[in-house]
Amino acid sequence: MDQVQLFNDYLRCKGLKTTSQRLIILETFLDSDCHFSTEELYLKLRTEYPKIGYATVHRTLKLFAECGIAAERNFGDGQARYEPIHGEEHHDHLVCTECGLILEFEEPQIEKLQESVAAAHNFTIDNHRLELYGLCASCAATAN
Amino acid sequence: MDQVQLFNDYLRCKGLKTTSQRLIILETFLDSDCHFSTEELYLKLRTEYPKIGYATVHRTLKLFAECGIAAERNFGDGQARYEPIHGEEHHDHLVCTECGLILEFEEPQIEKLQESVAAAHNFTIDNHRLELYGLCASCAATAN
DNA sequence: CGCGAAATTGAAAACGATTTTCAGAAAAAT
DNA sequence: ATTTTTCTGAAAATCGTTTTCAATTTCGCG
Ligand SMILES: [Zn+2]
Ligand SMILES: [Zn+2]
Ligand SMILES: [Zn+2]
Ligand SMILES: [Zn+2]
Repeated sequence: MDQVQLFNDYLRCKGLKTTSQRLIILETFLDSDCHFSTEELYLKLRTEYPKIGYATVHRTLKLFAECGIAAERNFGDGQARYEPIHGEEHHDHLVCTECGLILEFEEPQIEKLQESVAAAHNFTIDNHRLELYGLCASCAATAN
Repeated sequence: MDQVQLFNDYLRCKGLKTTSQRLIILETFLDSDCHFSTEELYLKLRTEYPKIGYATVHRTLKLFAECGIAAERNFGDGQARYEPIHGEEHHDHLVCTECGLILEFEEPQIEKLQESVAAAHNFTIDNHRLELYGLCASCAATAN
């Protein structure tokens, strides 16, 4: 299903309202498919829509996460990030600690091993986070 | 090597001073081997040593992390946690989102797969975090 | 020992990201 | 159109963390 449709349905079923701000934020968020902090998205929006406030961006991103349009991430730089979920598979992240580059990966074998670890401890897993921090190829080259 | 010795050596080589507060905090930290937030350790210390301030606990935990006596963790509850490293192997965590129980595990196969993922993307890994969130056995039983 | 330079301490203030408040504006229901 | 409800944006509040600063403590040196 279309993301905008999905969002509108969510708003309706929760008794919330469709507003121009929410649609603008959604569009901008989906358009540039990356790992936005609230601040970053706010700044990007501000160039074209200076009237939209920070608080609205924040509240709207939370809404996206709530209705499954976005995933909240935290890469340890002290600010939450949100990325669009286009119905794709789950993925984990490689993060360059030098330049901030974020790569995504999927490793089914790791996912499977996580399950068996959880089972061995009688845990029921709801979700997990796996992040590999280090240097990307170009930062490693520059660093010598 | 003894942890206290290691700490004293670190202080000396950095031109820092050995103080009663630092030794008390270290002892308390090592004694109860768990994943302390600054607040938790501060409160625990306060019962026996009401004079020790929060800032000192905070600064001392940072020191521990610096010299390799402690590892800083973050389990997504909005506050940093520190756990003693007794020279053991690296481990990852299972976190119960209901009761806060934290279990530790090691899975060499996962570690190995992480390496190969990084290699495939030309990343050099410095460190990583893997946390599995869900319900522990007893919380799962209670929840029905 | 005691002195003095240098580091440490604790209370309070500053900080930065996030969240809430509130009065006016906008959207949906009637 | 009127009423009700939600939303918005600016500003304030919050929360964990970090810094400031004057008073205290440590420690090398005479
Ligand atoms: Zn995964
Ligand atoms: Zn991603
Ligand atoms: Zn690991
Ligand atoms: Zn641990």
